[in-house]
Amino acid sequence: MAQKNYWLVKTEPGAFSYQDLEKTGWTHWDGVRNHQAKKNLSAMKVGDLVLIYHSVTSKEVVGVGKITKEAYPDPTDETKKWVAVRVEPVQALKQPVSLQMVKETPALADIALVRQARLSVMLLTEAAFQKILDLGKTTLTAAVR
DNA sequence: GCCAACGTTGGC
DNA sequence: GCCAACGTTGGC
Repeated sequence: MAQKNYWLVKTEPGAFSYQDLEKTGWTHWDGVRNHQAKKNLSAMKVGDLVLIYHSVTSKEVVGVGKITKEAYPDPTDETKKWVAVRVEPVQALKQPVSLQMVKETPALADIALVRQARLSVMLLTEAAFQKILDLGKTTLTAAVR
């Protein structure tokens, strides 16, 4: 397989949580209305891994998902300008990684989650992705890695 | 094309 | 509930 990319996406758990994703099995990752976030969505490839972050109420990374369909028109967007991707759950983190932990970790202090608080879809380096898994005491199975 | 006003997001 | 950051809108 081609080189994977690693992403982090935000969701408000009151609207749609990682647990909801596990229940439904997959979702359109839609509703993104920001050009930089759209650019990131458009760059996602099938097999890329995404960390799922709960904003507002819990402020922690809670799970890992994978992209199963690349960017297509956002079904919630009547103007057809915006895109969505299909995401399926991979596994929940054994221990959620709080925003505070991310900020207190030197290797992560510079990621977009911290630097650019309002961006909802961002690229992570493989090292940053792995570091968050480590903090979450989580190892991915070889099949998804 | 600049920039003030305003709206939204999201941390605190 | 407040406010900083930042994107968008609209007057000039």
